[in-house]
Amino acid sequence: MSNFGRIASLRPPVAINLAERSAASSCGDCGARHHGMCDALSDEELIFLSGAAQHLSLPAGKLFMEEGEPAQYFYNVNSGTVRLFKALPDGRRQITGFAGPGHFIGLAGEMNMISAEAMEPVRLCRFSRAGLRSMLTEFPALERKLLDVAMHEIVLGQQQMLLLGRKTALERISSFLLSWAQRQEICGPGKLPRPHARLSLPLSRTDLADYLGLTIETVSRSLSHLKKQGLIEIPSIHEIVLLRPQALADIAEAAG
Amino acid sequence: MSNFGRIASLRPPVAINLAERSAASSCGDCGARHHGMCDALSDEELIFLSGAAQHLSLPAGKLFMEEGEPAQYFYNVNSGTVRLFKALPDGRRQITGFAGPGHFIGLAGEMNMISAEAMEPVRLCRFSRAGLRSMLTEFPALERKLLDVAMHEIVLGQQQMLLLGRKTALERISSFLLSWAQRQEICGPGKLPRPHARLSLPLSRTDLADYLGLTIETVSRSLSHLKKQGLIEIPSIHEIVLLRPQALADIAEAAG
DNA sequence: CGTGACATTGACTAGTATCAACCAAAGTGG
DNA sequence: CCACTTTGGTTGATACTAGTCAATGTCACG
Repeated sequence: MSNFGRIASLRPPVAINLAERSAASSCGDCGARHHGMCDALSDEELIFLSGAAQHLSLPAGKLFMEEGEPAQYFYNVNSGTVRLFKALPDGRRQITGFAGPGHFIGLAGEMNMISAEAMEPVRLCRFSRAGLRSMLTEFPALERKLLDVAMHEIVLGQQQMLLLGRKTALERISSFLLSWAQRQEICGPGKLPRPHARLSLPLSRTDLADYLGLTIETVSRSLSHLKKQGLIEIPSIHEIVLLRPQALADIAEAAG
Repeated sequence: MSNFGRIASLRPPVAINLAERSAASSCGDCGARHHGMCDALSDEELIFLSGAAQHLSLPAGKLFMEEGEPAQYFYNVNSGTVRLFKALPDGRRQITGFAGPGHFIGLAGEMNMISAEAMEPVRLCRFSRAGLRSMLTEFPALERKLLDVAMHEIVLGQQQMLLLGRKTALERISSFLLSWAQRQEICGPGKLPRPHARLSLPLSRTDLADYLGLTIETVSRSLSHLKKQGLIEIPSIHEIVLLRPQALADIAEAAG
């Protein structure tokens, strides 16, 4: 709201130079500055925060958090996309969500309850768990923000349970396309994208399958089916045009 | 700097006697006094809190929160069990979780994102959403507690997504039985119950099916199968004896 | 131009849903 | 008190969705 100004004039007592440099180079102009956690903080708070963070750059494919390992850190995504997943010993995998700029990773418990992997080159802020605790005490606004984010996470989880437990393959794909459009802010929450809206889809078919509880073959067939029906177009593997969003919505919610 | 303290205190000087009486009769000796939200508060805080709450008793089967309705209240369960679910227009239903003593219901958004129904006779504390906001400002410990609870909720949701997206019917049933044992505190978190542990199962087969993303027939068949294999016993519809928990765990996590 | 990774399409199979019969326990009413 | 109904659960036969296995296609890259 009022946080667009430069940070120069507001100074915390300690570690200023390092923190300020860090904040200037990595926080103030960060892609996530007005998303998620950081959006809940003022510029001066951010400078302080920045001192507690380590800034990491990871290559695509990097597994940086693994289910069952001791939980040492928590992360805030700056840029790129991360997949969160659980796996069974025989290799079956369920992606439980995707984390983009401003999203948190690794808040729960003494152990990591989930694995996290960069899908593209990713930049992250990393905090120690102890650091998180003191941050929460230091900045109560942060706690409120975290609670909001967690609530939203729960809602998304419930929607996904409905999808995984009760929807058919075609319904899953249709639901996914619409929710992904919302995620990309192509349309407002609860609204349909306009006809012919173009979606960029950084996921592989394997990711899609593991997110929707299907196989890649079924994903492929379902997409082909929607294409044949004239509801979507697939100009390239990572792009989908939603020709008739309303028709997709009808399938997604089994209306009519 | 932050909005901490901006919401005016609603401490009503006159209503204290009423509140105190209410706390004594309904909070201090409440079944949920040392669970969930209430466990985060001191006795005197609880007295205050009690003034903001309405105490409700609902019969089994009562639908008291409906997906899509404006979110007016939030609830804290005192006794009994509540099922939370989402449904599709054609009647398909997915139960996303169960709320027992100390659990919260209805924290997210302007609309209810989920429906809630009493499974047995249930006692609840009901708060207005405005009341919740002021409570959070008044008792920061509450916010921390809520965050903890929300985190746990997210972890459970992720486990359920793995179950719904990737496990077979037999694996789902086995997983469920073990997680239900943990819920009933028959064994510590992450531990197996002892052989021959007895589980009380207030759910109908329909609830079980809608929770596990199966049909009642498949639930029934899977239970029969486990019985035939000698892994469980079913002395009555609402009781199950876990004869060989380790074998169940092997199935649940597809080990071996 | 060949190679390898990823995606699509086809043929067949398996696991779960569906449809239907049967069963047991718990009311309900004459 | 006992037939009758209702409700919820189990078991069986069959159908169908999605999974598996395999061949083919496409595209990026050396």
